[in-house]
Amino acid sequence: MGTAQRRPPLSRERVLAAAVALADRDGLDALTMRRLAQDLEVEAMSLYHHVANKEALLDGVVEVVVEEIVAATDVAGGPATGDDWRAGLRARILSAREVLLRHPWAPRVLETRTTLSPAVIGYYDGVLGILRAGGFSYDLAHHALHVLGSRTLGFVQELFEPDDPAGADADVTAMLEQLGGRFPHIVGMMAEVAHATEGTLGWCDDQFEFEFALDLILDGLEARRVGDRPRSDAPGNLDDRTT
Amino acid sequence: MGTAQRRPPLSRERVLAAAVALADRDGLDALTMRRLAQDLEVEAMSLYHHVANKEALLDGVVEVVVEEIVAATDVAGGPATGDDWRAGLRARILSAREVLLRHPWAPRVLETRTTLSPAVIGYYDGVLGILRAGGFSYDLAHHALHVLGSRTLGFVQELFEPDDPAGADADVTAMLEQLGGRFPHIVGMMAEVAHATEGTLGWCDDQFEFEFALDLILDGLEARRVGDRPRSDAPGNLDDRTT
DNA sequence: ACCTGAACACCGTTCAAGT
DNA sequence: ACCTGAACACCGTTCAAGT
Repeated sequence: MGTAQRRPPLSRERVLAAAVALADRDGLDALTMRRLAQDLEVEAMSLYHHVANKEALLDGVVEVVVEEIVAATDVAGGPATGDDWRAGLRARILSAREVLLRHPWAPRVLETRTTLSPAVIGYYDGVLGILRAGGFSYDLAHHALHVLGSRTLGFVQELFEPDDPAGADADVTAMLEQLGGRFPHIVGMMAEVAHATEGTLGWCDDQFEFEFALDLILDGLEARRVGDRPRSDAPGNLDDRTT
Repeated sequence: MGTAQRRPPLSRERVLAAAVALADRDGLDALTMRRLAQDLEVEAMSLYHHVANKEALLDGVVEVVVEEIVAATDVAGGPATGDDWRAGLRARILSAREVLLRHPWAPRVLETRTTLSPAVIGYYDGVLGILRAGGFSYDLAHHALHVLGSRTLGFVQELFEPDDPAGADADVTAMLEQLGGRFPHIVGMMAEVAHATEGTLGWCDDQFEFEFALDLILDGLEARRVGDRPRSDAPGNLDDRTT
């Protein structure tokens, strides 16, 4: 029973969910306080009772997406992946990537955050756990996070990602032909690579390139892990070092 | 001689140079058409005679920065680096990085461009040239560009780069203590790594991490280059492949 | 407690008008 | 040809007022 209210009361959760849906549907530029309010059939100023301001809204939106990633990666990798750090980390990162492909605007928001949300800290703690279980020192694990960079969360910053791949193709092709011999190597590469990947959309198979890079990095980390000093859980002996 | 005019006539070059200077001085958010005009002692609408709109302004600003990178890398790497692709590429990328450290806002603008500027294409053509001279196939060189990602231009997208390192340190420390045992690996890592890097500002030595990652990637590329098929300049034999 | 309307300070940009 | 002032459509946000 209960009377069917057409507009349930606003809440932080409802605001954030609507914000994610709006960005998914119309893109990040469409995510303004005013349009978000419109979607929720409310005045813009009502939103300020649930989020402090737009930055806080974006912080919340990141939380929602990262929680989705955590949920997906817990299924994929399991909480503890035992000794096979490489397979465990690989699976976790690739499943994070699947989530982010559903929210293509999310990386751009992620990059602009200035404070770490607990969800993100928790995610990185899990990644560190996998590395530690695999025998990495904290020092090497720390470097590993830097090398992986945004790949840890399943994305890389694609320089000049075209809005529409087909159009960009035409653009680039026209530009290259026009510019003749000025860029011989680019022209050569495109002639060869475009031919080889005939059938896929655009010049690059993004999923293939992502995994190629990920595997190259994991190989490099494995090589350095082998030379790494054994796992030390006792912080005491650190004091022996001279500053 | 010549009368000293206080306000030289506007030009695209003067507009772009002022835009770079404004962003360097006051940050990217301060780079608005109105404030840029103010710096140039002109009305905002005058700018539209020299750049089509704000997107075109940002395109131009990227051009200026990339040209600065090209000038720096030509000195550092030389136009042709011969056989030692690894040292040549490494020097080029590190000198690109030096330029970008002077324009910390530039990566964020670079990322939002949707069209490739000739300056960027030219830069990548040079990088490809180094790889080709080092014996890379176009196919592997293409993968190499993807693996290097934004590192090619001297930067990586730092997730959650704090505005002021010291403040962020305090924030994180307080947060971790407050959250107690919830993130054991993060806490462990920070205890160990912070101790080891005592004396540097913040948790990470960014330059060290950049070079660590770069070298790991270059190692991986070298290993794959050795197994790569020899350089083929004849596109004819590609036709032998089945799609 | 939660929501609203009017208002403010700021954007990018158009347009007709000035020199 | 180059620059300008007023205006428009949009932001995020404050504030006093409503229920």
